Amino acid sequence: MEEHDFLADYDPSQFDRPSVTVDVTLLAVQGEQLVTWLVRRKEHPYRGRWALPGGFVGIDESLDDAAARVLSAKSGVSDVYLEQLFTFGAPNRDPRMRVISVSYYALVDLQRLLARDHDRAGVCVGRLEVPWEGQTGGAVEVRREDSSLRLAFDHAAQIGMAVARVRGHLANTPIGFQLLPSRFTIRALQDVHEAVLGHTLNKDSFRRRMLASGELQATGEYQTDVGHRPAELYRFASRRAI
Amino acid sequence: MEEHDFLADYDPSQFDRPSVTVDVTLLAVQGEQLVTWLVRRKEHPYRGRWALPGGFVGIDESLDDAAARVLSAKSGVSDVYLEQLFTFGAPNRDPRMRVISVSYYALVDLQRLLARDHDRAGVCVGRLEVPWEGQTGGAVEVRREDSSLRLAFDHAAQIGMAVARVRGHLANTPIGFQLLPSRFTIRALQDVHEAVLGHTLNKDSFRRRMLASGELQATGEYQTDVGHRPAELYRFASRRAI
DNA sequence: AAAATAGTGTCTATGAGACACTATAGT
DNA sequence: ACTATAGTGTCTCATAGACACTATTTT
Repeated sequence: MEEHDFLADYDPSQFDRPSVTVDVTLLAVQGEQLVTWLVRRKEHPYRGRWALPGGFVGIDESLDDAAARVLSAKSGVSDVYLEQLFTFGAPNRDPRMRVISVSYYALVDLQRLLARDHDRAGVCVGRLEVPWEGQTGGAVEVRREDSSLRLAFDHAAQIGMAVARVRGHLANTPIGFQLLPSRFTIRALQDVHEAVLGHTLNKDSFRRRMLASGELQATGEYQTDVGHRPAELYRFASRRAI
Repeated sequence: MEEHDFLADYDPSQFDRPSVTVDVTLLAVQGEQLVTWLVRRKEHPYRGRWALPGGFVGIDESLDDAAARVLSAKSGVSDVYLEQLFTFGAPNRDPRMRVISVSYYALVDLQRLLARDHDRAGVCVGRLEVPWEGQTGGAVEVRREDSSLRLAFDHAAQIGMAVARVRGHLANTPIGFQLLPSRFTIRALQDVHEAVLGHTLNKDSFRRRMLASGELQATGEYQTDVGHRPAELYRFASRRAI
């Protein structure tokens, strides 16, 4: 135990230090599908492949600040739900050098994301294909039109972990509204839940459960221009104004 | 966006790099209480205060390997349930320099831990007082006998997050047996659940739920030397031999 | 026999799914 | 009038809690 203790407590300035980055999985819902925001890598390694928005953590910058900065810089959105996910630190995950990546995920209403101007060639919205159920976890496939995108680093695993985490949160806490505009119908909320969970839900009990949760606040307003009875619009009771 | 992009992608070798450590919250159950393993700091900062076992991550070492090494060095136990929890990276969490700590938690049968020889003055088993319910989260208080222990760094918050995580896992997956010897009674398992969750459980439905889960395997053996009808001993169906 | 806990059977309350029915928009 | 979806009321089924009862050990 002596030697172990010695190594564990050794003066760190004598050790090589790893680089530390943040990567952000920005999730949104498009129709019935979960999508994520990807940027094309311009440099080696993995040049030309698709990657999560990411960047190095400043020496005096908190991890949360770094994630928000990187996300804003590479997607244009800020003031979104952002939560730390997991830290990926396999010694060879970056072939250049030791890089430890603190992975975050963010949720946004797709319309807020698409409202920004973007360099169309350098970014894309990829459709997630999740080959497992529940919170099993594992890598996901990302598709655009009919082709499967080749992702850089361990980003397919990071996105998979983000999906598993959001699925877990959805059962316990109301975060579905982070993927919707401020006013939405209960049906739209159900679509979001179904897209995230990857399976359909019972309409009646979903409605009852949401109304019973106390998180929804009726606005008295209704949909317009729909070819059927218009649904009432709700907002989240504890939602912050945007 | 140009300048942001530039900064985000800048060559990291030009930046100062943070040090990266792992800290491990080793949890066990003693009677009806959750306890954790602490070591006394011999050096500044926080000299003399109690701290989680921790140490620097080697430049070619995975995070999981570092956590297992540090835990083994400072507590003597290995082959325990060990899972990454959260990464703490506030810029001033260590007054010496920027240190980012990847926090882990581990679960162990207290008897396995106490079976080792330890430097009695430098380590202790602290009783956790959790001032919140459910998975709310937040810092915890750690007590020994009647005094509250002063913890180093953000370790009270790390332990709190470990408790919240274990509570969450307990609802979904059978990890309670990680805190028990290989053969145990259903009542002992319930005691573990109650210690972790911080509230009592219904005896009948706990029994039914555990038996229905399919995770328990009856051994046909029974307790001996108890002053009442002896309970049957079970083992976990998917438990690995230790 | 008394004390203490293990273990079983059954009733009840709660919440989800299923389904039938009414309501209200556009076409 | 027809179609599509919103929204309500009620029945059923599964699961947790409550409680009564029996079983088996030590003292």
